[in-house]
Amino acid sequence: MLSDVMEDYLKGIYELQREHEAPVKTSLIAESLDVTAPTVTSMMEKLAERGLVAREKYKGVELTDEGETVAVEIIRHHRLLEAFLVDHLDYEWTEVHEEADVLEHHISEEFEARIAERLGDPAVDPHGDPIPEATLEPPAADETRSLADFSVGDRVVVARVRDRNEDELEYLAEAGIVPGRQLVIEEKAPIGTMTVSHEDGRQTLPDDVAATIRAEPAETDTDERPDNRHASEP
Amino acid sequence: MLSDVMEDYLKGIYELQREHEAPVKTSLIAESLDVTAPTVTSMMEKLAERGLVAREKYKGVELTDEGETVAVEIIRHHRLLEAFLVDHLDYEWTEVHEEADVLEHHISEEFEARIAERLGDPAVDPHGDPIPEATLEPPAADETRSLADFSVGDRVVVARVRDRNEDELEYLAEAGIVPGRQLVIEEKAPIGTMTVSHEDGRQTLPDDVAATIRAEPAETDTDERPDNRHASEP
DNA sequence: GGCTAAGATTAGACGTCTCTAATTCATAAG
DNA sequence: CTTATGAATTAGAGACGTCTAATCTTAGCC
Repeated sequence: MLSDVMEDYLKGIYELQREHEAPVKTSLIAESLDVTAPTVTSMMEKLAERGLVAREKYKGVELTDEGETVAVEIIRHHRLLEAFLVDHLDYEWTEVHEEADVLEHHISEEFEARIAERLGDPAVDPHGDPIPEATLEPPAADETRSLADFSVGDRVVVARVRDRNEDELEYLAEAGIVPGRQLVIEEKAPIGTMTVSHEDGRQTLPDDVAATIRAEPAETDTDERPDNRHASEP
Repeated sequence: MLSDVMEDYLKGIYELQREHEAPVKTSLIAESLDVTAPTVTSMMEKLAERGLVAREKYKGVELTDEGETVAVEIIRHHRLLEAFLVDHLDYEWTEVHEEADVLEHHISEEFEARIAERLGDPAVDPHGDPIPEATLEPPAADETRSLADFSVGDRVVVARVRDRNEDELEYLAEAGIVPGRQLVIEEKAPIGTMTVSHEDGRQTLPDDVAATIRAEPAETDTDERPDNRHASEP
């Protein structure tokens, strides 16, 4: 049996592996889980002993297949819970992270199966993050790009809003920056902000917030706002 | 902040206080939580330090008002969860104890409030156990009596089925012994069993199982089975 | 090729919850 | 009123997850 804490480490390493290359370094894990480096080292020893991570001293760790499966399961729990809280218990999508962070470690397989069924096996959670399949196969690599990686004039569709700060999420929701929304990149300022617009207005975002928003190029001709003067595609 | 374990002790002591008189003894707690006596002693020291129990060495403990409030809150969580699992996630009433035992420690006030609202603030859970109010005032003393305390010929209505063993519960459910069911006490055998009947048949129960079933005298004239030959009341 | 700064690990400690073994206490029986 | 018995407590230990302080390794710079 794994403790909640171990599950949190595995989940954290999984997310870090998706953002950084191969061996995930101690310091990264420490920062992301808000613990000190020695704490991480000793936990990595335990996880390595259990075959959940492959570890090379002073280099970092990488999830084994088994460790990855655990991480994916926890993430499935988390995202199904978020969807359930929003769809069936009237939570706002901005306030579900905390509850899901706790419950993800404590629901049974049974509970997971029943909420998945009740939700109709959704593919994404309320933030636009993909929900792993029940088979726990690691989902395909993320095809989206951070908002910060697009250029002025690009027209994009918001895919995922990965900010985890409740106040910031509320502000973004208020400003209409939600999954599915079509945006145009209006400006990238050298003072650490960028400005985007949609049919109901424009919004200036600090770079760190913009980095949490992932989007895809808009492909449809059915523009949200056909007269948009910065459209870069037909 | 209290750990889950502490919450379990408080819940356990609360239940024991309802069944036994005043100071709850170490050995009882140890048995009910399946730990050793020294473990209980050291936990009681901690709970006493925090003002959750009043402790007299070598005598036992009693919940303080604060300790009782915590216990009642956990029990409210437990029973609301059971009701929610049955009503909204298609669980059987026989299989909800385990899931609720875990989740009761991990849901937020918010979650509690939302499932209570969704359920319409029910008064009892699927086993017939009363759900404490949101005010967390300790509920009134149990008015029901154990099935074992009735006499042959008595007609009763099942109020609560407190057995926590899933297989036994399934069997009882199968046999039609569920909250709300009207029963007649048919026989009390000296070999440790008693027999009850209802309109669909009769059932012999071992005394320990019968002791977990709590009932009230049937008061209505609208008999389930008017021709019942053992009826002791009109 | 050697030095140094950044980063990782080891050492040692603490709080939690649990155990077994040893001891102490309360009480019921004589 | 004394003692034996059963219950409770104390003593000491181990696993877990965390910390700070000290030490060691790696990698980059000159």
